[in-house]
Amino acid sequence: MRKSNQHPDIPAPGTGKRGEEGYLGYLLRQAAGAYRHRVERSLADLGVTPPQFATLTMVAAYPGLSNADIARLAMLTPQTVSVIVANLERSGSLVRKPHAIHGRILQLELSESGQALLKTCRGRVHAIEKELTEGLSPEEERTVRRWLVSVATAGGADKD
Amino acid sequence: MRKSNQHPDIPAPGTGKRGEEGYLGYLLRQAAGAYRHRVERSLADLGVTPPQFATLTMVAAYPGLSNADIARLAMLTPQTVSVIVANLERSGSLVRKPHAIHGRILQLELSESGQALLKTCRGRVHAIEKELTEGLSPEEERTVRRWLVSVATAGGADKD
DNA sequence: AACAATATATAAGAGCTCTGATATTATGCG
DNA sequence: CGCATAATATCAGAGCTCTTATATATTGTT
Repeated sequence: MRKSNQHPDIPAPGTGKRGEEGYLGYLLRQAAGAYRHRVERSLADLGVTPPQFATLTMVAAYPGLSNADIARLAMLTPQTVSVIVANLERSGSLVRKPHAIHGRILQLELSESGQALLKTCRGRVHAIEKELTEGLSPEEERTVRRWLVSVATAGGADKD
Repeated sequence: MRKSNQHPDIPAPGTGKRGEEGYLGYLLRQAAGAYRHRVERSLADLGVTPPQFATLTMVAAYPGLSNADIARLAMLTPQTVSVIVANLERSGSLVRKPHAIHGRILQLELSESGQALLKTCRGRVHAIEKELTEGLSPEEERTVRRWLVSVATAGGADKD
């Protein structure tokens, strides 16, 4: 079977409703999915997922964060963060220590291996990040950044 | 506990690394997540998820699509689509019929209830879609659309 | 006709994300 | 002090998405 038994009339990616004429929400979902795919593959051999990378980055920037802190930062639910952190703790990249004052809070820190791992991940992700700005003028990049932030913070931005 | 036991120094959303100065990839992930949240909540009482809405929309546009067709359209794996379609079939919104010629292919169609459901979903999602363009000039919207498409189609765009 | 290659569908296992519910701890107020 | 409120953490269940693997069907080549 040389060719796929593809339905007639379906548009190629980047054309019609799949292109610049489509719904912005659809295009946003498509772009985010494609970007996630690329980061996923670039980190796959390290056993690190994009959410794990984001979590490692946050803990590195603010050591002592709690699960709840990360949930607020990442705009995720505490339950979701709990899963990610549990996997990172199991793999030995994160350590959890009880808070000195508040008995219930568990503070996060990167282990040594976690720090080394994050460093490796960073190099790869930064390379992909660069590609995102290719073909954009500084003026256009400002427009895109402003739009992304406005979408992220619209509608009350959940909590915080 | 009036206030959260929040870590000191964490930036507010929309500021610092969480704002226009942050990584584009981070901003993209944040924006897509926020948009998904809004659509999710707006469709929650109908028992429809964003991927289900996207699938219903595609089948409505091109009746007779197969699972594999949808996977190509949505840039997802056939396994992923299989889950979504199975849930839509179980809820009675989609019907699968064997292909007239190719015995293995199952073609999809919307049921009557599926058509009615899609109509309801559309109204709600279109309202959210409108908010996405607020504050954007036509020129800026063109820039954003072009960028989203370029991100979605970069790097070989998986297959197709 | 037989075989190889491709396409479709599906199952199993993992991670991410949500909602809902529960337990524990800390804070604020009467 | 004691109780209501709120914050943190966690469990259970659902859906989405991936990778890997398997079974079936179609097509092209020998």
